[in-house]
Amino acid sequence: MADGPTINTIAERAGVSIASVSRVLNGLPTRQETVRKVMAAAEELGYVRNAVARSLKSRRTNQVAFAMADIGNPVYLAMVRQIQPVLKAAGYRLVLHSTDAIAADEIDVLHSLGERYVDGLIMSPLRVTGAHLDTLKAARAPVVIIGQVPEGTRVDNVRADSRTGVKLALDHLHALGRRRIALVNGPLDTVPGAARAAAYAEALDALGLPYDEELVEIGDFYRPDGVRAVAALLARRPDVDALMCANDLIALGALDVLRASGRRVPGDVAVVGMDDTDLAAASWPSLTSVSLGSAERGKAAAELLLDRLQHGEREPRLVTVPPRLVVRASTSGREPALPYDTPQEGGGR
Amino acid sequence: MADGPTINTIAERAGVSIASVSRVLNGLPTRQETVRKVMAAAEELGYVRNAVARSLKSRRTNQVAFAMADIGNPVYLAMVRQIQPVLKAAGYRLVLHSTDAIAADEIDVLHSLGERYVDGLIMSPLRVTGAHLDTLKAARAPVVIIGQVPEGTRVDNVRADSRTGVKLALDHLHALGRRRIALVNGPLDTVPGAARAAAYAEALDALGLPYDEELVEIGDFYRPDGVRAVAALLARRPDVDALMCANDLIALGALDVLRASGRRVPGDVAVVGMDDTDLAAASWPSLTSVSLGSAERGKAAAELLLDRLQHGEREPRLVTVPPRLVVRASTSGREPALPYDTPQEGGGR
DNA sequence: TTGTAAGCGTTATCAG
DNA sequence: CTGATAACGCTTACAA
Repeated sequence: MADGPTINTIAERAGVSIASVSRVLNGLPTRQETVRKVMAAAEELGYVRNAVARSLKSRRTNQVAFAMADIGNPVYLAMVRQIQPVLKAAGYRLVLHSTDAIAADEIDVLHSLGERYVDGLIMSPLRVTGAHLDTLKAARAPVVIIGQVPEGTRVDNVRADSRTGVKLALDHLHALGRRRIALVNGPLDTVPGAARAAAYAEALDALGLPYDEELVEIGDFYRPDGVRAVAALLARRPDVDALMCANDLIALGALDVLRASGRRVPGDVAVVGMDDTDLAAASWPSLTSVSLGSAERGKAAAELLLDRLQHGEREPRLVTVPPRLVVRASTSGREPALPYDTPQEGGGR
Repeated sequence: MADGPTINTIAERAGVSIASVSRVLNGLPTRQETVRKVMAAAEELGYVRNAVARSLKSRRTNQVAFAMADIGNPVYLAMVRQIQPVLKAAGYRLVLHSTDAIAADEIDVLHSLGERYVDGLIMSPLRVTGAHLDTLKAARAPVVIIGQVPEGTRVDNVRADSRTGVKLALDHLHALGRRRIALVNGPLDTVPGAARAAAYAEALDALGLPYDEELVEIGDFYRPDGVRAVAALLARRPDVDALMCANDLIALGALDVLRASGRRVPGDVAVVGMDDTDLAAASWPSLTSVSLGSAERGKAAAELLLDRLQHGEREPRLVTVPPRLVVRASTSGREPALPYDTPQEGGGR
């Protein structure tokens, strides 16, 4: 772990100036003989370019940050999995920030762009406050936001379409003959919670079904919350015949309760999850789920940022990723044949 | 995105030298009046310290890298989830590398430490070759290896104990009265694959059970491989009464096949997975699994690295994390009561 | 083609 | 207490 050699060390050793060393190292036109000497010296010394000094001069770090609420969340994980290879291919490193959905932390990250330790940022905030927008406007590096932002916000933006997603699910359930379709939602003061509530009402309306307050239950976005919410729902409306759950974890909790109450899925109650995480394919019965394209959103965000990094100023872009309904046994009653093609779920060595 | 202010900008504005600005910014003894002027100027200009210039001078980046095969793998994910907060609390940023288990990529990462863009590295290689060890020896920054390394390798090291882990599982199955316990393993040329094969033989021996080649099946570490392997196993030995699977994904595949073949779990065949990922709690029946402490290993690695970063040279340390058997329905037949306490599985908003 | 020297934004030394 | 000034390691005019 001795101090590494610098271009000075090489210059001495090769008997040339540091400028020549730099030129050779950067492939600029140089006399053959000099190239040879420099390369030899670099080789012998095990020289490696100092990225920090380079960055100071070039004003580029070749690093990009991704800030999300929690890396343990399968949705963000799916994003990271796509973002990483795109950046890597373009020669960028990925710096990860986990903000625990704390607004102050998110704003900190935006602010810290001023430190110039990254060339750009991809951020997926759970709520977007005025403070977010102010800091965003003053951000010292390009930012891509994944998620809803107020109309007119001048920023590259990637969105899911949970409105259409919920509609896909409700249409599917309706086509299966379900008429008492409940919504098991997360908190309404989050962007996704609010979006799903609105979409549910809208989709019901389009189907000509009445909106019934008793069929809506709200908890948090985790499995035990799903258990509680669905237990309450069943007590209130034992005749419910379908559950639209705001994410897969809630849906897993729903499956638990339905099983415990002796109901068959989908015979008595059909269940749809959301996000189409790995858990949906792992559960039994396997879970029909609305994919909001987390992977695609991650990829799109990375590409948007790279484009901005390469082309500088341009009009902000909006990419909306279409949702997709992945039908599995919790609504169709049919498990996939064996041996099936599971999508790569990530290894487990 | 205009060029940010530097200490020069502030110095001009405040009518002092850059040295004074630096002193104020670093809290060194300075006259009150000067402090005031500098702070005011910094405030007005929205000054933020340039991390790159700082690093060049201080020779510290406050960044640490974590290199793993694939962030999508739940095992590495569990590590990242622990590593991140430990580093964050100590003021370090996390740079993520995904090497796809390609040795050349891993060696690249080790080599790139010479670029000095991070202060240290945590690495979890799937196989450790001679080239790894050579590069490791010459590494220009502290490294912590998660996983087995040859005896005598002078490096901070964190290990799982899959030997004991397999033994825990087999003892459990034996206590339940199972006597024809199969091993569904991954490739033998990986470190975990080899370790599990050896541990299986050893544990059988300790129990006084014969080693039966027909009860061992090898595939890869994914769910479809589990499906294939267990189908072959059942065809050969329909009397098998327990499956020790080398990871949870394989075990999920096993559950699929058993279900399709009309066997009850655990009535006819008990199943144990390994790694205790989120999927184990999500499956039905829920999966008994051997936790190899991925989370703890991640945490230990981060702490080891931080200690080395703070205290410099010292003897390399070895931390071995004990395994833990998490008993669920696939062996006990009992699902947890509702509403249960699920460990935080990561959200899903 | 090559070397000298300036500068990227900080920190730190050393006189005043 | 403060201000010049020299690094940190690299890139890049500009001159030779």
